[in-house]
Amino acid sequence: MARKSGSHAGITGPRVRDAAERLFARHGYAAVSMRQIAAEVGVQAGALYLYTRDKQSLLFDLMQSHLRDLMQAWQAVPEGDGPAARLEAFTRFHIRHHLARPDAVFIAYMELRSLEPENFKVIEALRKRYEDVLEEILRDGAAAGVFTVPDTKLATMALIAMLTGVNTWYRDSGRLSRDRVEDLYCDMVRRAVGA
Amino acid sequence: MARKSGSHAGITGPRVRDAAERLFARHGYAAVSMRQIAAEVGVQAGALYLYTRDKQSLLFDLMQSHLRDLMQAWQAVPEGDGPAARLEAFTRFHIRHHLARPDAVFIAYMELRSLEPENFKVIEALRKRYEDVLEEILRDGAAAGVFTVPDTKLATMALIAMLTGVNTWYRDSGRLSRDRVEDLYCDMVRRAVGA
DNA sequence: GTCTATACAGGGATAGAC
DNA sequence: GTCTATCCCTGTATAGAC
Repeated sequence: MARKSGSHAGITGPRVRDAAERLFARHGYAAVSMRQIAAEVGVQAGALYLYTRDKQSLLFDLMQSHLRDLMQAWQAVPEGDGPAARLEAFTRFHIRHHLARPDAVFIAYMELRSLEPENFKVIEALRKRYEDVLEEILRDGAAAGVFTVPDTKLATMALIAMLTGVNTWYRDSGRLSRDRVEDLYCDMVRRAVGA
Repeated sequence: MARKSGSHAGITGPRVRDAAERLFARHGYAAVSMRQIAAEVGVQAGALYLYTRDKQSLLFDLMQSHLRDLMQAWQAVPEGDGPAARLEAFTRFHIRHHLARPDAVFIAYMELRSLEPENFKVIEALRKRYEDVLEEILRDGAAAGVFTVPDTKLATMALIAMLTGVNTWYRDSGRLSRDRVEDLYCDMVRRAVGA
């Protein structure tokens, strides 16, 4: 790597975040050093502190941005007509959104325990808001008699775990296309809630 | 903690493993130091090396034992009569076995990336054998026409993710008993495969 | 805005006394 | 079988030169 000359105001910050995201996802927060992140960006370790207060803030900011993006992206999805359509929209949205940002998703699920208590509370609240989206769909469907869901909270957790699990095994080089995966999961979800 | 006197041949080894399991599950492999493990056991850090070759072996042994236990425990479950009964037996077994050892399960899922490449291969092979158990049940059911499963590999991954997810939210102090959780998941699984 | 240099704590692992 | 002492490395973070 050649040494950098001149300034990079405005672009080094995002590059620090990108490098941290990639490295945290690959090796885990605790296993990654500030020196490694700096090397990835092409600066010295000390320079990172111009862009982040400390390592913990780097993790917290990544997780918070990810969850805010997630909620914002969901709100941009057109409202479906009725519980069944909304459930299908949610399923497709969840899979597509998560497959598109595997590193951020991985960190959000694996590094909760690396958050300091106050940061943890904030992230948990954001995650809860997203789970509530699905739970409301299931509750509406059950109330309308179109779903058979004896326990909406349990079903919410079960379905989210199932959907998020796609990230652990899906590979673009594999047998199935993303669209095909979406279709198959939609089938399973629909049947699981008795729609 | 009072200082220990005398020898503890035969019991310190298991205590080291137990302490490592608890700490790795709570804080993550990379975040836990040998000194912390030693403190938990009540010995000095150097003494740990009488019971393990190094920190990596400690992790590998924990994961390998867990997966061997899992396979052995499954083999002790009575064979069900037909795919539907076998699927229910698997569902109940998986939930019960996993809820009973949350730390080992957590480590097995979260610390794959902390394994050195050769150890990783061994663990992945063991995990694959367990997934094959479910896949075979689904394939048999599909072949017999009692399940509607367009893609058995995908369904296997989806169901295992769903079932293992129980560990992330279930609390004994919560609303639902373990038996009730098993019942509800059995319903969802049965419906998901169109049984 | 980035560098070098450095402070200081803590890491894994080993040697040798008891 | 466990201890103390230690080696050597790496960690985060800061200070001050350029």
